[in-house]
Amino acid sequence: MTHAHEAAHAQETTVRPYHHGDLSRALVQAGRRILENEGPAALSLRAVAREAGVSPAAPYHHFKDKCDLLDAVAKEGWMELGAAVAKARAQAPDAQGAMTNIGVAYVCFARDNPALYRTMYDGACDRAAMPDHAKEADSGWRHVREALIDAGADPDDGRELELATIGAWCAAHGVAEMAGFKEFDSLKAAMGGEEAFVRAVLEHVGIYARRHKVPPPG
Amino acid sequence: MTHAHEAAHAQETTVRPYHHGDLSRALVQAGRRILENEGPAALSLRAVAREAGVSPAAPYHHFKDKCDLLDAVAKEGWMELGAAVAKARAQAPDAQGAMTNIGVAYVCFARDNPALYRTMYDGACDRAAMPDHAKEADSGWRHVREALIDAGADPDDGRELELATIGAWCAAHGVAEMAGFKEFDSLKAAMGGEEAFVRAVLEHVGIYARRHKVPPPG
DNA sequence: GCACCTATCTGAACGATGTCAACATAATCT
DNA sequence: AGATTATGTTGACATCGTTCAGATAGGTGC
Repeated sequence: MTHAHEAAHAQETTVRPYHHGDLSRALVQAGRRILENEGPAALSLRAVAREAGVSPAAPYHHFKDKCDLLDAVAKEGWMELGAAVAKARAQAPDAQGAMTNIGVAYVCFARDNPALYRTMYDGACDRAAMPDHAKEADSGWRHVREALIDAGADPDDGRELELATIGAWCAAHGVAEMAGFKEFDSLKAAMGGEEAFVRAVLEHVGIYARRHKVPPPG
Repeated sequence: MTHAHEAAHAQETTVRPYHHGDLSRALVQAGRRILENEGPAALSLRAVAREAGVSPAAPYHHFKDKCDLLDAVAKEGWMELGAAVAKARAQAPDAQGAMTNIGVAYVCFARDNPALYRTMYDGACDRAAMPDHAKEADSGWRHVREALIDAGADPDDGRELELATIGAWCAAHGVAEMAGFKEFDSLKAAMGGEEAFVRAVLEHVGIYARRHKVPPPG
């Protein structure tokens, strides 16, 4: 019989033939849609396949595991995070402001893509390692390191630089995961919005805005 | 002989009576065992019931959900975290050292109970709120706030104090989740152990150890 | 045109899971 | 004692991740 498929979930343009054409991509996109619309708990392999209009076994020709699919989704997230950080750094007026700008951009990315962000870190925590692309050329990590140098860190003291980078990254990650907590709602409102709140918290972390002001005399 | 009160905790030799005696507690303990021994992925309600020696449906008389059980497990974790923080603060030689001590204790707790710690935060993130007991009298949160005051923070500036507390907590959380990454192994080794590494990272976060040292003259 | 190969997709299955309803047993209260 | 409540068990259902045998297409060489 000819393929009388009705393509109930046709997502863009074409009626899908027996062979999808670009299933890997479609699966990753479906994964992201489910992640953001229904949360991480709803992200099953079968649901992704359903959303892509394909049988439950089809994904296994493109991903080894559910975990493998999740990794692909997470990779997209890391890429976009890196881009957001790069943009924030580029737009900073001066070297000092770059660090805070980066931190705010980082947290905003996490707040805008909460489920994606959690997936990104779940994968990292599971294998107790940063994703490979986190250390690549245009990664957020690199930008933080370079921004620290721009802000006056000694580029020759490798250990010091790495410790500072780790500290900044950890602080941003912590803020990213906690900034959404209800307990801070009133404080956020009192400060005129979430971004102001995030900026203030980050500025309390020395790495982001060194407060070198001399203690009040007396 | 129908009564076996003192045999309530025996679980291998004697045949367990029809009624367990203290199933809620046993289930939570079983959950923690599985969590630490086999990781979060292995923590199913059925596995917990199996470990406690009861049928898969028994837990539902004590917990509404799987989530509800997880919450009980997490609560134990938050209690112990609070105790660890309190102890670290009490043992600090001075007010300045207390903050770093607290941070190190926090991270060490997370490193010693990784699966438990993740469960604790998963629950918090899912409901976008800190656990109720995090704000109670002897909680870690309170201790951080008070340690900040001891270290010189203005106790009358509520907003400033809260921002600083949040910053410190976020940084500790970030370090707690990232300190185990393989990428830092060589650095940890070069610094003489994980605790030294953690201490150094935290000290790069200004809140923990204000580096008020005057910039080198010249 | 052909046969063949490989990649891709389907269908049906298996074991495991969260959860529920119906029933069994024990502890407790009158 | 009997009734009630608390706590177990059994059995079922839908869903999940995963595998495997077979169907279907796109591409080769002839």
